[in-house]
Amino acid sequence: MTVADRRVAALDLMMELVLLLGGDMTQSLARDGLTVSRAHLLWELRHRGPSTQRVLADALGVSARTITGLVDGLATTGFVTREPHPTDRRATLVTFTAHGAQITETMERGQRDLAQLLFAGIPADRFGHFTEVLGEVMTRLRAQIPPGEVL
Amino acid sequence: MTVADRRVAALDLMMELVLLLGGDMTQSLARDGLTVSRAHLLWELRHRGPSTQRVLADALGVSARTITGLVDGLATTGFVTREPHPTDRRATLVTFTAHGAQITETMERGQRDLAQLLFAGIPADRFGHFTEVLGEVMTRLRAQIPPGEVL
DNA sequence: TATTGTTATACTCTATAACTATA
DNA sequence: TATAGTTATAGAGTATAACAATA
Repeated sequence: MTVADRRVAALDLMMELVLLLGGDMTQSLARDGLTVSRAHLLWELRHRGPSTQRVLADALGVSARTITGLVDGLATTGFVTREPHPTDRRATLVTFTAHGAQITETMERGQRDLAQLLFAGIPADRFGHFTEVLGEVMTRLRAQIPPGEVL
Repeated sequence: MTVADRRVAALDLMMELVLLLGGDMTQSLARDGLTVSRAHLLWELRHRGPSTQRVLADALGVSARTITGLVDGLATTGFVTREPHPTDRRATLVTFTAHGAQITETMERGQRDLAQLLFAGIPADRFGHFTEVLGEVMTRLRAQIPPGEVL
């Protein structure tokens, strides 16, 4: 196998990772009544606190219209509420319900569990090399993406 | 940073990879008039040759109805045609047009270019460790996914 | 009877454009 | 004028269920 072939094989492996990790996430979220996009919104909310829809649109890199739909769905299913903005009457603050906050914590725990499952028992030096190369690859990939894309 | 934290950080990095690689792919495919799902279908066609829609549905892990829609789109935009199955009059054989075959080759070249971009210049031993750990992680992930899921 | 692919219906995510209420 | 969010409209991907043609 040539060097080029080994590189393509590594990319194939990363692509398979994308598919498997994506599929696994989709299914596990569906069990909680969530989609990937809605979970992404909850994730941002977790890290930012109550936020306007405009802020969420920029954070997720989607249109304002899309956020309206996502918040509609999350409000109907009881994960968030729309609260009036204290000073700007045009804006709403998307805010967790108790259920939404609890589910988000559960997601965070699930993430820790998955990380243990995937990496536990790998010798520290090998794990270190792995994350270093992965970091380098990510740096190259970020440089490749037209700036101002996909938060 | 604890060991557990480092593992979560590595998983975060892989999640970012999923997002960036996915976004990059989506955009580059859009320039060719394709979506991720349609490209996935072309990819299977490339590796299997002319196939029935039933076979494609199983390969992509989606319903027969979804394949009808994907083939409709690809036929309208001139990537594939539906040809009669030589022996089973219920079935159709999805087949590349010249344009479809050419675009698929272009995609394959693009994949090689991306692999070079991401991995070129990384010392062989580090690259080797990286793919070994990645392979181990993939093995664990595959074991985790309920069997008979996401080809 | 079983299988292939379609039509019918529905939900989610996405976008642009036009519009309302507010800044 | 500019901004926040909505309604209107449209396209894509996904699913299940009912149905036609064929095996």
